[in-house]
Amino acid sequence: MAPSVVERRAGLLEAADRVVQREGSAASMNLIAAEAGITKPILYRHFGDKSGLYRALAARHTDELLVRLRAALVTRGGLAARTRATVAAYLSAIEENPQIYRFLIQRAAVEEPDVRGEVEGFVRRFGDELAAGIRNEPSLAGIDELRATVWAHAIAGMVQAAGDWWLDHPEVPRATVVDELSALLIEGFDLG
Amino acid sequence: MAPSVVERRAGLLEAADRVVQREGSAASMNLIAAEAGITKPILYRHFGDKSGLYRALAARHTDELLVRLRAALVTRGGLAARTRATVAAYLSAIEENPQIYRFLIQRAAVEEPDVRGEVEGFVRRFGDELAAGIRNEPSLAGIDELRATVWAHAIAGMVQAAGDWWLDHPEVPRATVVDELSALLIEGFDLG
DNA sequence: TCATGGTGTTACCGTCGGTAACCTACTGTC
DNA sequence: GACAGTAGGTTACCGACGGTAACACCATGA
Repeated sequence: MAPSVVERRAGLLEAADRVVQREGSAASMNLIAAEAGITKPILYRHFGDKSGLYRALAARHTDELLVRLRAALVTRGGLAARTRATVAAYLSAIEENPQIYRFLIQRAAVEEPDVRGEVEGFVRRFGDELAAGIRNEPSLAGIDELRATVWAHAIAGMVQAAGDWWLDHPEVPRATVVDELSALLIEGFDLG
Repeated sequence: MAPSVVERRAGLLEAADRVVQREGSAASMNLIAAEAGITKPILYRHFGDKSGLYRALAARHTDELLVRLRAALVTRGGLAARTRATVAAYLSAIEENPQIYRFLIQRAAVEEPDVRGEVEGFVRRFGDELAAGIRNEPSLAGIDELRATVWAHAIAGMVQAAGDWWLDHPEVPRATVVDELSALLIEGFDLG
């Protein structure tokens, strides 16, 4: 039986995924088409242009990561537990698949200026999600709206950068990074 | 009198700078060469390849920014004052020239995998500088080495991401962002 | 006068993203 | 059963890119 258009699309995205993981930023439309066993124009019929394909690919992984982060954000056990769980969820995700993670970061940065704003980058969406989490945080009830927003994007960038550094220092245990980041977030650095 | 090779190089970099500021990521070798009043092969003789030119260009601005950050890191008046000064220095720099700042971020992300490690990205260098600042911080004397490193890269990413968000929300005063980031860094978010 | 070396150019290569034109089946209809 | 229409596919091309080889100019110094 012939696959539906949505199944087809999913298959193409999986092929693109394999190429991105294998080739990194050298993943070209030709390579992806070959991996899927077809030729270029079909890709363009499905995704419009390269940016469209990359967006669809990024949305997949971003959505999946956001699901995990949302779950961590409502962990029981108080603010400290939720903080640790969220940081740990992020680090686990990038540890499982660094290549995809690098792809997401790169896509966010390389997007054309005129598309900026329409399509939100990866870290920005992470920040939005955190902002919602902070506003819903019981122990932070009544927090200033702007403060929550700035903090959220700050924390998103902080976890991302620390995670990026950590990927290049695998000798450091994940738990240590989680500990240090959580401590900084919760207590600040004025206490040592 | 004929310009020396280093003067020549500087002139080429200035031309490249203008093109990057004007064209953003569409700055091609042909455009840059035209802006400098010469043709492509000369650029290649001076910088090897496009990545080399971009690296030279990035190093220029990164170095300049690091000078300002280093100065802020030794501001008198205690830890809080130094924190505010450093954050403010970063935000001022990206506000003065968002196009160049975006170029630096993008370069860091898009660098080929096999070059990673050899050439440090922009945020990573910022993190290294912060790490040194934290280790030299009197009020944090005796801080654990690993903790200082993780915190430094975390703070670098935090300021970068918040700054990036701020560039898209110019209605928020810089002082507000500085306040919120400094508060989060110094006291953490457990106090409101 | 002639070799030499730096500075510059033109003209090309392979590859990329993207598209127009065509080709090939399968469908329903008279 | 011949035939139009259409979904799904391919080949062959376009302009632009990064990068390079080959050649031209022009000062110098023996």
